[in-house]
Amino acid sequence: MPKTGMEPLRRKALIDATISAIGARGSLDVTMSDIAGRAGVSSALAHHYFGAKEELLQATMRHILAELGADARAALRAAGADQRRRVAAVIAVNFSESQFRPSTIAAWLAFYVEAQRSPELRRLLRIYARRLHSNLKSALGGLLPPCEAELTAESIAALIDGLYIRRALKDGTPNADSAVALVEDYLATTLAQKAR
Amino acid sequence: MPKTGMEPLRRKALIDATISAIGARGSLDVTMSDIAGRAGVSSALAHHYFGAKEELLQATMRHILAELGADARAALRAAGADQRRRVAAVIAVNFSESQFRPSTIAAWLAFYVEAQRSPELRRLLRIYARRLHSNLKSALGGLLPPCEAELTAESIAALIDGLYIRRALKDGTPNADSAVALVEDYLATTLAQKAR
DNA sequence: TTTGGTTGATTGATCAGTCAACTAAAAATA
DNA sequence: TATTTTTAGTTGACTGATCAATCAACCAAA
Repeated sequence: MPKTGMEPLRRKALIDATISAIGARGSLDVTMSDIAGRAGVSSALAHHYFGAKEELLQATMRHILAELGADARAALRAAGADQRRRVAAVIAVNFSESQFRPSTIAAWLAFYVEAQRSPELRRLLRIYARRLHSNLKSALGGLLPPCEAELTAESIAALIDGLYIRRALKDGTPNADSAVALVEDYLATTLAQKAR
Repeated sequence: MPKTGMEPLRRKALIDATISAIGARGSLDVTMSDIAGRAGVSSALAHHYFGAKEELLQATMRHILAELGADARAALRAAGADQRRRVAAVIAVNFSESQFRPSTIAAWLAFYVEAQRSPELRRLLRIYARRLHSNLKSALGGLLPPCEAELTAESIAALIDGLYIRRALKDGTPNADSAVALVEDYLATTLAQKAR
């Protein structure tokens, strides 16, 4: 274990441990000791690097958001210029292997609740919501008239959030394929009915 | 204040106070003292009537579920035999004045999170999910082929949950009308496209 | 010998749950 | 009717456990 430049390693390990702890408990009601223990360090060290628990939680949310953003950009790049494929890419990213796993789903849900109390978390979640909406609307813009694109983007976003929350209620490994299929079916129906 | 038969009054007051406290905090992280204070009694009395905090929370969830169930039955009765109107009724109930208010929305969200830890709360939420699904599928059965009815029922249920979670993120009074309009638009599109 | 990394021990606050005691209404008894 | 007894309702004070946050000290590399 190198003694130099431990800070980024520890921060990353603590953030991963936070997601893992939230996943295990199913809520943000996790202790600093639990998190630190999962990262293999003492709780004092977690405080040393993050100051307060609240900041660690915010950093964790930021990390999840950043990963989702990076995945989305990569997927959009891979989808090219075809608008229909771009919509599919935006949808698929939210149910990809790296996002749609139990601990991440639990974290999303828990952060939604915590956002009621923490303005900073609410701000972060709003950024996510705006980005998702903007990605969807921009891709749908080429397929539907503006007003329909707006409504459809909102519907897809609500569907995604709804599938997350419902999946959290089920046991076992979440089935991403059926979730994607459901959203895709909605999209296909809407396009068939409303496409210009 | 009568000394006789206080128990049902106190239980009701404490359950109402629990919803109010959850609404104010935005999560289940409320103290027995806070709840009891809102009900105008001491925390010891809350323990006297409910034993443990967990039981009070369960009773509160049961109360919300019972109210929603009663509203749904009434709405279905009022809708009569017309299947299309029955679907609309099931949707509308979830966004009715008595259900779609900030404190109730916060409570739903918080209970979803807590359900990860509490088997009893998970059981209750599953009952709600099954009932909603069953109501939707039964009403849709007359309008769509069985397979489509199943998928559409799941989509509408996910849409409703998604709209709840998204509304929790916004400030101010939730706008039920636009939420209903969004679900109704989805339904109209689906029926137009897939109706037998 | 400085500096970054690390921890055990401690503190102070919070909170669920308990308990003994008090009140007043109702029921039983004289 | 008048008195005692029981019972339901209620609380303030307390306990024990938990946990975020702090701090003085320690270690090892540079």
